[in-house]
Amino acid sequence: MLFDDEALDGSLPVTVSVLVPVAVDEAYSYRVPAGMRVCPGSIVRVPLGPREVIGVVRDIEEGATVARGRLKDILHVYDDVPPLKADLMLFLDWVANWTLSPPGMVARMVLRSEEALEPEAPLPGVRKVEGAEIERITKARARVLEFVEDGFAWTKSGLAGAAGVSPSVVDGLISHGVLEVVSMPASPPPPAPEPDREGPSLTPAQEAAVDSLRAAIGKGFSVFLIDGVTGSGKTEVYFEAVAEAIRQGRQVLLLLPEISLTSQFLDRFETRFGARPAEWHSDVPPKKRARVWRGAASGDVKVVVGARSALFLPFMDLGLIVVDEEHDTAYKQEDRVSYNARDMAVVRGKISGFTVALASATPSVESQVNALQGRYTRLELPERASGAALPDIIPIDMRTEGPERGRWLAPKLVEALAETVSDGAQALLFLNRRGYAPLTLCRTCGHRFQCPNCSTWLVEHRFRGRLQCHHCGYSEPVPNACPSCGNADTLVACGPGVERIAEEIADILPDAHTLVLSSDLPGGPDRLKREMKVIAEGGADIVIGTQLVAKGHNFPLMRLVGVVDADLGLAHGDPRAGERTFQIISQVTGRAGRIAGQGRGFLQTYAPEHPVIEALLANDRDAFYKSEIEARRASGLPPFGRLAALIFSGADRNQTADFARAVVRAAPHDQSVTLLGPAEAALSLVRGRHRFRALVMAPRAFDLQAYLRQWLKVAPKPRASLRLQVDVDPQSFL
DNA sequence: GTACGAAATGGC
DNA sequence: CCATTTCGTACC
Repeated sequence: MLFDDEALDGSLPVTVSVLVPVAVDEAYSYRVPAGMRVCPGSIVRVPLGPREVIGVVRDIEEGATVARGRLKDILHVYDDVPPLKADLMLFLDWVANWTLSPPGMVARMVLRSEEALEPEAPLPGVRKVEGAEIERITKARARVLEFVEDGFAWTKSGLAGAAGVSPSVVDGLISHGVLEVVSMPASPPPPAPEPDREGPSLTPAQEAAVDSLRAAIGKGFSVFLIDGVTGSGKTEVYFEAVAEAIRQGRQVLLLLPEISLTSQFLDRFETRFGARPAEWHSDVPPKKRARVWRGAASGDVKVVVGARSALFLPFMDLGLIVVDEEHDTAYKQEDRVSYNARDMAVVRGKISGFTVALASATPSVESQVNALQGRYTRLELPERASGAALPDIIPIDMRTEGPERGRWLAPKLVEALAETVSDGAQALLFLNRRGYAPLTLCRTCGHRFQCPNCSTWLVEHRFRGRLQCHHCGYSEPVPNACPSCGNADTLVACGPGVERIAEEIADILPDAHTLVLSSDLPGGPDRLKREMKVIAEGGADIVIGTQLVAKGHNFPLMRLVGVVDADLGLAHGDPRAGERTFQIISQVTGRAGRIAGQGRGFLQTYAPEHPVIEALLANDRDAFYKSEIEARRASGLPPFGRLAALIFSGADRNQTADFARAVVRAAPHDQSVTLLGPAEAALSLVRGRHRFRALVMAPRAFDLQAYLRQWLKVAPKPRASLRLQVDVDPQSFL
């Protein structure tokens, strides 16, 4: 379907609509200059105002949609890369429509590697000049010549490295005319993963799951939910699905929530398939990114492992997407185009007609409901692949068997800790709160330290000697005297954070080697990686950590997990609080006893009768999902009803609130709208701007889309510095 | 998203 | 009063 200006009778110039990377609803029209050939999906460079941008041709236009005089010519077609395929174009439109984002901004997500559009520059290489002889031969020179004897070209540094000589030896041979500089074809296609290498032996449950997946791959659209307890070997199962897709000659995308997981993951992949997959995430340098992008487009790259943005790669023939840890909130992008990569992966599978496999030990309620309703096929892996039993979960009722005042660990837990450490095994204490104490107040006047920007308490970080706001990053030094009444030494820390638990451990088990893991650890991600390794090798007796310890890394020696405050996180008004709490505590207690022998998990709670805590204590996943689904159904919350939030930001808090109220008044069905101020929304300062959210509820997702679109039409125009942001991702709420 | 002119702030 | 920052708008 090609056309240029001769394609029509020549009287009218051909115009095409082009998606340009600006926040407008429509595509812009451009003229196709004589002799240029473009088709829908062509990647083009076009003038836009004073600059030049990269866009995608959406369609041919029948009549000009814009004044003839304003039409500009397309400057260039990138024809070294294939045009975006029709199914990807459909996907982009779908995503733009669903997220209420400008289509050009969605298209931009595909075009994020500018380098990829030009062919890779050929590398300078060296090759032996045929028949050339050198008069003065040295040992080093002889070694180099050995490698180039076969006449193949090498890179200069590659040759020097292989021969074990310095690059100057190679330079010397070039100047003597023995070697010549040639241009080498840049990077050959990466080695292909081998699907038929022998995999690990599988349990019967794994085998059954693999059979179902294999049977579906290559037979059109299907979605599977691989629902397996921690340690049940989900990875091995979906690796077999990957192998099947590769066997069928198709490409595979493996989505992971955390880039920190990839190095471990890539090793496992290499063990199974004998080659590394291509990587795609924000830390991959531009040249490598460009190679992956081109490889995906050409089909040379068979498997990509990536973060959520990999979903927008222009695969030539994608045959499977695996979304690992599908419940993970990292799949959701909040800024710019707000989307959930897990849901959009399903959409991409639906549009292009291939299999999507979601995997998790603690699937999201949405996915469980989709499985119950038959939209997804659930593959259950109820047992650990190693045969190890799941940990015993032991309740600690803090109302009757809690610690004395000023302590946070119950005697029962302390006893178990001491026992575990003296056995030479490791213990993990989980508390999802950074710092020393979440609230500081004055004993004399009752003054509470609050963030001047947000309406949250300042968290004391004793190690650093500062009071910090965990919302906006504001911080101040801990004062000696109360700023309100002026009395000295009257400030008291209320409640525990991980630092305070570490202090308590140092006091009661002074000989234990303790390590605190939290995301604000000084030293950054590298330090964190090292600490993880130290733990895995047994270099710590007790690990005290925030939610960081729930994810990824295996701690083979871990035998005991203590949850310091199981109720934390259930308190707030978030309708997903129960789900999040269940997921994180399951994942953390699942760390116990995978290898180190029968594990135990202790849950300190004030609310043992809360349905979430009850299900956790009974180690009964089904009970949790049953009660949660019932509760969601009763209140019309997702996935049964849909939520969206309109986010209002502006420099002035009162003005923002006024505007938000005006928009809510303009809404067609006011009974389904709630306006949340910064305090209630637990959000206030984002890049210096206050945010308000109006929550909208509707029974079905598409009602919500239509509703918001209508609403935005009738809403007053934002004045001055006010901005309106619509967030319609079904997973997103606060 | 970004570049531009217009308007508003701010220092001497 | 001019220099610098901030805001509002158009971009085909």
